[in-house]
Amino acid sequence: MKTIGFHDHDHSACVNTTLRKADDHCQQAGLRLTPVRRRALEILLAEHRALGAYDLLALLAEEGLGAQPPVAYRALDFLVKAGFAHKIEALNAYIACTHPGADHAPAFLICRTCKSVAETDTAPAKGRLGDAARAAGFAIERTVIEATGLCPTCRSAA
Amino acid sequence: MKTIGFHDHDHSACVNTTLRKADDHCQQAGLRLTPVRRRALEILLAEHRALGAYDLLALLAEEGLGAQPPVAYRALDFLVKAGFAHKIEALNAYIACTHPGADHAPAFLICRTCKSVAETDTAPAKGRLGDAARAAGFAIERTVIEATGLCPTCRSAA
DNA sequence: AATACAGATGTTATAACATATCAATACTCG
DNA sequence: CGAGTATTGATATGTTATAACATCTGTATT
Repeated sequence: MKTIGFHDHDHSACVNTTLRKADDHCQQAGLRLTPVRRRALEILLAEHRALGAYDLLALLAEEGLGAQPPVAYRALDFLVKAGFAHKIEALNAYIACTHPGADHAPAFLICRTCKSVAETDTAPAKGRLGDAARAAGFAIERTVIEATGLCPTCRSAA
Repeated sequence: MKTIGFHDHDHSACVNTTLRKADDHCQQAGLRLTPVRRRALEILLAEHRALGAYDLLALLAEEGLGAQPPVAYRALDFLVKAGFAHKIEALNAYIACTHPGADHAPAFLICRTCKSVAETDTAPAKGRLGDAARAAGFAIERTVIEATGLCPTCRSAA
């Protein structure tokens, strides 16, 4: 249960490492990390925060990689399905996965003032929710676990 | 941890009971359960499923209780803030609370085929998520916990 | 009763998020 | 190569949500 996202770190390194991992994964899985998709992932990784589909679209458009909403949504759908990004439902926004490849049920800590988002692991929570689901005869396929509040930095500022 | 929502029951009774509770609560808290707000709550309770703001608006409009989006969103905001309804982030829809008044951190089981939604309690999950948050120095103010999958009925049908 | 205030509502317009559809192109596998 | 599938390009539209401002209503105060 490691929490990432509220600390400084070397972005360019983590971006490049993750991009290479994505390349490998797609290679092996027979998926195509096309220019738009790859650049979309690179942008999400570099921004290191939740971006709206239209925010991403604006950045892609600057580079001539597509100017219409479907371009952004298709790229995001691909990245989410491939496990390279997640949708933050509470924000209607998208963020790069901080530990792709791992088979995980992510949870998010969302700061309401600086909008930073940290991804944490929540297998235990899913287990508990799973108990409730089993009792009800409900078969869980996907979970959304998001906490809104104040990050350490914004807490100090307040 | 009782799960409600996947069983038949007497709607009109539970609607009326809950409406009366809402009347009382507003009385005591100095809130105004105005006609639009009360009718909105009644509709959510009677439908017993997640309604989009525009679905609710259409029903309200039929009765001359307002025809513009802000009417629905204001009523929903009031109900959510007062604890009589919840927003289901994964659906961008709203549902009446099944145990209002209780100080609770709700979780939802959402059937992807029949769209039914069951509310369950999740203090344990919040506790776990709370551990992760404490470790990160994050102060949780609100949690969104939603599971999508198949309800018992739709599982049998499949 | 008149005044002033806060909360609620009416109304218009627009912002923000997301998808349907169909044509064109590119990749890939027999 | 040629058939079939995946991806992209482009236009239009659908869906969800809020900004902004005018008006009304109830309550408290004078």
